[in-house]
Amino acid sequence: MPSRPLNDYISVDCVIFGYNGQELQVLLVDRTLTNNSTGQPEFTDLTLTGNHIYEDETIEQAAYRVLFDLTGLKNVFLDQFKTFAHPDRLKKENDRRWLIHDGRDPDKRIVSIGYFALLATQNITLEWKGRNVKWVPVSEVGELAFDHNQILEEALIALRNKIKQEPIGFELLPEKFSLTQLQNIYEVILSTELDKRNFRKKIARMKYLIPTDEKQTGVAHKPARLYVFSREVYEKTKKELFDFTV
Amino acid sequence: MPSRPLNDYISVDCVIFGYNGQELQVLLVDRTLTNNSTGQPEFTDLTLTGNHIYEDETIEQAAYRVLFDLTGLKNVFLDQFKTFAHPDRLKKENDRRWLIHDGRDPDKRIVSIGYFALLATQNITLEWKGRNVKWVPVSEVGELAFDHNQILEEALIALRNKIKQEPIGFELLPEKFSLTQLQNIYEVILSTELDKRNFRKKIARMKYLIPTDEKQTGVAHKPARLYVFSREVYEKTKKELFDFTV
DNA sequence: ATAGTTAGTGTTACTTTAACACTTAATTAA
DNA sequence: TTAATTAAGTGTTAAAGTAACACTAACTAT
Repeated sequence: MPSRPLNDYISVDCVIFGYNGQELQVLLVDRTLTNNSTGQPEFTDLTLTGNHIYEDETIEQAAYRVLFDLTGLKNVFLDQFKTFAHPDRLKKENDRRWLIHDGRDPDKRIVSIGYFALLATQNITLEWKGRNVKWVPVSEVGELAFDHNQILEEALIALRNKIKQEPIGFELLPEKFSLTQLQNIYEVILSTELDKRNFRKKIARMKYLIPTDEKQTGVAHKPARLYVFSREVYEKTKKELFDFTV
Repeated sequence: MPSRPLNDYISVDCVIFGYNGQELQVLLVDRTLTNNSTGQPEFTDLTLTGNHIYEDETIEQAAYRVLFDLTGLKNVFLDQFKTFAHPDRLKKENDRRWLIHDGRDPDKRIVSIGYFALLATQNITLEWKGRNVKWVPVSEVGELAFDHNQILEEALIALRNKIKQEPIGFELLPEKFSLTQLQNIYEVILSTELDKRNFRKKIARMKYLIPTDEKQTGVAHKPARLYVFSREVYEKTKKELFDFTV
């Protein structure tokens, strides 16, 4: 089990994206302080989730640990997208928000290795005891502490690039999902609208989306057929795509 | 100017790719030790180029500094592709190669932030005084020190992904280049063969490759027309490509 | 029963891709 | 000077993919 931090200066930050069937969300830690005498919040303060890397684990293991501690999930899509440094941290020494993180000296939190994770938010119960975490729609995220707005922005760029290249949309959905749900994922992430018939024709060419015999239940309209993603078929058929941009 | 290292544990490693008109190369540092009594090399040892991050610079500035110190070039294509850690470094304490790097304690060199750079190797004179650096064809790279084989492998993957999405091939060529040279870049990096006519038709659609009035000289065949890349036109026309993989 | 809602399905014009061979313009060798 | 050598440069066609477009089917709620 993890013991000592590898290094006080290095952490992983996880941009945990969730999808509730409507919109893309991100999991944030609320570090709002309440003034002891007035009972009013002294200031509100939100951050991404993150932690140190322990000396007996890889960076990736640290990122999975952060995820597991929060969600209890182990098989989550995770992608390292960029590493950030804060050489200008000294300029911020009067910014109170840099001084309370974890009670540690924030000056030491210099390098953060950014991961983004994808998960379906239904039937997830958040588990980080002693922390106040919540889902916030990406479109409604306000000012975050540290440079976390920048990290979130870069995570979104990485997510958009990734989804254009690999079929990762289903990672935001339950195991069985409808094609309309999948289409909505692409529309939300790429901020575009897609034609339903063309989308389904494209899917039909991909062999790794397998129709099941199940249908939606309890919906007040024609129930959609449910599909599953077959990683096995995907790995077999993904054969390098050699098209390129000159 | 850079002064103290930000942190002994963190470095940037630059995978510097070069193209000589024939094959893709990578710049390596030769740390071969010569035995004082016999005059024979005690062992050979190659690494990627890298250095610490200084406390008054960003990660990216550190990477540019490494590049500038070696090549004297400032406007080089540079892309941060992945960050690596070595939690298993203790297992390697009997491996001599981990003990001589820079004369520093190699145990401290734990996290390296990987960048890859692209440049044309003709008329580059290597400038890192006191270091023995050389170009090695990527296909002929043998065993490297530390985990540098892994870093190189990941850099190649990142380069292949990048060139499929953005026109960066010209970064490996002189300012003026022929279409055949550009095609060769794609063939070498993607390990494939491309049809000359189809390649040129694809280019014709892209407006940012501008023909000049100049031609090759001194070649024993029909001289090729030379082209330049227009970043200005590229930025105007790159408009999000919304095609995606389901 | 009917109103409301989302699922599911085909055709066509256009664009892109893939496969394929000969002529041109320079240098070098005879 | 002529011929040999080498890489540059160019067009057509069939197949596949993309984009644009509208109606019927199946379920729930009232």
